[in-house]
Amino acid sequence: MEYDFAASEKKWQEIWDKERLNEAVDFDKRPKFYGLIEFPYPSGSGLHVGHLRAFTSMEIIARKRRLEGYNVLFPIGFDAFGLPTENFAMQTGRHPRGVTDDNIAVFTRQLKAFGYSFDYSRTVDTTDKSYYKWTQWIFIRLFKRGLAYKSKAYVNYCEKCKVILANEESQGGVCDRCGSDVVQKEKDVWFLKIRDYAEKLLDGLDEVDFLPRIKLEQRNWIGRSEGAEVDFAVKGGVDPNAKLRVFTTRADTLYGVTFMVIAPEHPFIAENAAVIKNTNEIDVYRAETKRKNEFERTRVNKDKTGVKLLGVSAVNPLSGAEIPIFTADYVTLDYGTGAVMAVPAHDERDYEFAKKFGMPIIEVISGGDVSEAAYTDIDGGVLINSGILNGLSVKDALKKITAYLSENKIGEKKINYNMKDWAFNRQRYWGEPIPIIYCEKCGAVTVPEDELPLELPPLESYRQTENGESPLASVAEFVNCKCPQCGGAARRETDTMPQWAGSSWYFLRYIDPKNDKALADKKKLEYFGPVDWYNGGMEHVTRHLIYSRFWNRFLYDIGAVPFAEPYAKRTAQGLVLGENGVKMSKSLGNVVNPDSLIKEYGADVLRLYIMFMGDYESPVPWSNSGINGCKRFLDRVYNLPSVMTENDGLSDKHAALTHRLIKKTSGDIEAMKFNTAIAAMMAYINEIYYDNFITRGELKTLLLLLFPFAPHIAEEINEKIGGKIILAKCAYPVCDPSKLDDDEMELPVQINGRLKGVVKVAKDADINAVRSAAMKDAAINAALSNANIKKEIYVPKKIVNFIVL
RNA sequence: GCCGAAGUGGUGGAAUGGCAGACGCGACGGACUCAAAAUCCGUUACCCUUAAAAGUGUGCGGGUUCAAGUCCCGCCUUCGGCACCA
Repeated sequence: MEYDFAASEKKWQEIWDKERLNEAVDFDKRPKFYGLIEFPYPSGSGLHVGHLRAFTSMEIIARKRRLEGYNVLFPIGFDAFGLPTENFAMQTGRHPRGVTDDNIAVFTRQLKAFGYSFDYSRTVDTTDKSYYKWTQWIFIRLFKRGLAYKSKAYVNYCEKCKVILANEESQGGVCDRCGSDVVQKEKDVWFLKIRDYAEKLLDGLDEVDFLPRIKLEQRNWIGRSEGAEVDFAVKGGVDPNAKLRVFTTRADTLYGVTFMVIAPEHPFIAENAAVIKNTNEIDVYRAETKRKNEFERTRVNKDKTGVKLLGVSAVNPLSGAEIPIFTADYVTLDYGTGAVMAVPAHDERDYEFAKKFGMPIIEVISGGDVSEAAYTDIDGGVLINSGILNGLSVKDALKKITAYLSENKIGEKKINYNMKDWAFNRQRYWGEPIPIIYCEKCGAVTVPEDELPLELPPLESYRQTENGESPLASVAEFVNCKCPQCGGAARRETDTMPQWAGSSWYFLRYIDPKNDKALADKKKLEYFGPVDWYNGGMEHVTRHLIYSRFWNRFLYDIGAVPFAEPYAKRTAQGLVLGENGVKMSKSLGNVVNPDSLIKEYGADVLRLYIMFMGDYESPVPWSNSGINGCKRFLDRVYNLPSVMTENDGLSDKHAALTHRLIKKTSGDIEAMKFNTAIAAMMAYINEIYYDNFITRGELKTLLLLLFPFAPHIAEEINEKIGGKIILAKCAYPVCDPSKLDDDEMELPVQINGRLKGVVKVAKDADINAVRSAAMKDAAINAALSNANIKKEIYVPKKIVNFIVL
């Protein structure tokens, strides 16, 4: 009989739902397991097959954990603030609230159709005021701790989206959202001091089980470098005691400094305008720099440009040599001190600059040929021309000079990070209002916590104002308010938070989604937290994943959360590409629609196929024809009852086969090798079909192994064979290691390392038994009988190799 | 430029140093059918062959080992991340 997947899937979804099997229980005695997937942005186009790949993996793990006896928290929610919804609202004249609700409804319907075992009773929506109340609360706490500050700054700006972008949102110099070039614009910017957490974010990586490439990417992004700051006295400056401070990782090369370079924005230039003789020339250069965006400016291999400051110079604190000061755009104000000591002999950039501007090159480390290129190897040479450092290795010189600098108060040890503070405000409507009030007298004051949430007011237009302010700026009732401190007239901040705010703590809210006294109850956080296993995309490693670790560590520091690291384990899936092997996108017309696929094949086939397509962590092209293989497999499983025998245990013939299958499937799921787990089940039923029988016990075991992947059909077959308990309430099969091997096995036989045949021997046969078995094989006998066996290499259960002359 | 991952049949991909190509797709042959679809059975790396038996094969060149897709050295290519970070 044909399997009616549509009816069956609906039926079982209703049964699981009614029995509330997917809901996590607070403070339950079973061990807890918190499995998390990245909650989706509910876009108008519905689920993408990329979502399916990301969700199905954790779905399989969550279902397996329930069978294993865990109290599983596997929640779902929606990260719903953001530009696409706002743009859609603008185009259609609808309110983003309604658009968001519609999209969430579509997503929910699709997710349920796939039979995902999410705990829908804990669904969160970042745009719900009962949720963003706490997002605002966290901002206020950050502000009160001095971790949120406002300043004028040059920031990444997308002219198309008309919005500030964080560094994490403008990687490669293009806008994350629309792909257009990012420009530098001076704006009022709210920053979160994520840089203050750089060290904690690095240290935390040692405690967690993240994929190595994830840790590596985060470490690179944070970009820690150890070095020293060194003061250079200034000659001819306005202030005779003024010093220019540089950051360097190579203080050992101090004697090789032949000039200094400061960033074009460095305040030193303005402070000394009165004594610098070529201010005009410098102003022109600075104006040019400003026009360039960050990407152009910092592009490697770009020709070095710069201008020498006439009338001032610096003094090498060690050698006393007087050296010129340049300004050049290869030095930026936002890293280190915005000033660099140039050592052309041992730094490629300085070398290039020195060559172009005819500056002297002093070799201070032997081992290279500085007439040809900068010598930058730190393991090679020995210090020369370096006064007190002569004769030392680079490492020893670094140690000695660092100590010397602090003893003589001309410098100190210093650690720098590439990671910039997080630009946190957006001139947009559809985001959390920043709960800050500006008072003439009191300055920036936070909205009182008992007035939260600070709600988004209804709006007639979602367009920004003429001068690029947030749409909220045009709502007088919202803007004008009283200062909570002095009661005087004041105005509200009109910018909203970035898309990443709500997602930075949502995993905490799932634990206690309806709490109106706290972001989540401490006892519940202790019970369920931290997340045991978090799966998501590599694209979030230097965005969401670092932001949320930062917020969690902050909340830990203020005592709101009882664990420092939010995620014990993090894995990542590969992209799903279009059939043509390139990224799926609407414009390329290679997007796969889950709705039509589920109608044609049903949820189980799709769930299975999406996991079978290829290695989970690698990108894989979609293929419609490949789906049939999974459909055939499930059809074959569905027909197994026709060859079932009434034996509740395992047959002698299939015992080892079945235990091997349990081990393989279970282990592969834990290692996220879903493709081989499925392949093993396919191979198993191929054997079963060959033997043309399966016992009830064997079939039941197979169904339980299949259940996390294809739960509906597994339940249906279990019912068909008279299973009295639904699979969702059964226990996961356990492998008995003593039953993994058959008594006899096929042993490959090599002669001189070449395969000559396969012989059947007892699994614990000794070499004599193996040799005599091998001699019975005609081909092997022919090769061995007249030869002189020099050596026998026998690895039991693996291989035997006869070395002959 | 630096860091990381990966290169295996027509194709997606399997292989704790131990039978390379599991499992699937596709293709080919057969059964069933008036026919087709579906299903079932078989074949399917290359080369030489009627066949058997050899031989060659995991990006390229070396090496270690009884045995290398896997380990080591040197290259090439692709993908991902970072990038004038001082």
